[in-house]
Amino acid sequence: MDIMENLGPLALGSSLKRLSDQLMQDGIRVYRELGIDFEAKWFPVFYYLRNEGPTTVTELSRAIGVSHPAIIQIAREMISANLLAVYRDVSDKRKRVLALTSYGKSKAQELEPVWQAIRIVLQELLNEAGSEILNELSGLEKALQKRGFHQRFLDHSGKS
Amino acid sequence: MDIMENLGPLALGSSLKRLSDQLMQDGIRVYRELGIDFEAKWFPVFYYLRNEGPTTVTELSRAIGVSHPAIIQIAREMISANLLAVYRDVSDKRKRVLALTSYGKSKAQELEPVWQAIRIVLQELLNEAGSEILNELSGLEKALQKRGFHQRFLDHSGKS
DNA sequence: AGTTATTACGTAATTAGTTACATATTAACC
DNA sequence: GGTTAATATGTAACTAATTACGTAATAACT
Repeated sequence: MDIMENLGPLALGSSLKRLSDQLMQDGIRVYRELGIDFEAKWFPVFYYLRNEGPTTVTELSRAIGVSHPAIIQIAREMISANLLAVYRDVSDKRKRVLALTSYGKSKAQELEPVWQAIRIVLQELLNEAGSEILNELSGLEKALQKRGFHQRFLDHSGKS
Repeated sequence: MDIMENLGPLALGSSLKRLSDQLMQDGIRVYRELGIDFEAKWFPVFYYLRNEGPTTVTELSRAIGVSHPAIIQIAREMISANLLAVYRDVSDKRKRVLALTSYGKSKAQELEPVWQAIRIVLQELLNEAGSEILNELSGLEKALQKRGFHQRFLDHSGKS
């Protein structure tokens, strides 16, 4: 009977936000309770660098889909935690390249089994709720890319 | 080939966040371009009050799923915009009841067709991407409610 | 009725991001 | 080669939320 549960499509935004916030909290809790000195929000940067090697700020920003000041801030924290080092690109002095330190690489090994457990839990949740969710979410992103919300809105509100 | 697209289940969080941020931006843009003096983030409070009538801070917080300081802040803005009025509950002086002003109610009438257009666009997007998304997302929330992420994680990482 | 616990609200500090703007370097073009 | 445009980074101010904490009012218990 809760009115907020009967929003239909209008509930999409809230629903996405609640779930995403929830998962982030869960991530934070996992690292905290395992006593691992790692912040959930570092994950995308860390994971990308581990898999792709040294990368510039802008390239990380583009790949991960957050603003470059966000990357700078996360990088600053990870540098304090000794996970990351920075150097200037020799051939283009504008660029600052971020790379895992050797300590960062060992941290990656420590984290791998945790990620694996998280993967399994998420997969279990996805199976329980409908295993097509990932595909459908990515379909949603693609649909938005093909014709953005704004364009669709105009098409529908414009007098035919 | 983008590494961030091949995270599998680990992509769930990022994917949810990107989409939710995107939709919020789209909402903001719609109101702005239509020249309507209304903020997208007011929607849940506004919509709830319009449908359910006067409601206390805590009840709104619970219904919408956001902290009570967030409600207070949003309410403050909506009061400045003349959409909301507050009064103390007579039988329980701790409670502050929020209610739409008559201007707020007329604003609701102005907004209804906009919401209708948004509903249609979202429904179209959902159909394009897999019309079960809403059900599956709510299934995901239910699954998490039934047995939280943390409990599931322990079950999987605990030595059998 | 008096003590204790709970609930409701408010404020302050913090968090995690954003946009807007400034500067340095490089690329493009004539 | 000099001027103009574009790119990469950095900083500042802002935004929208959170958690932590404090106080007033009510409820529960004896």
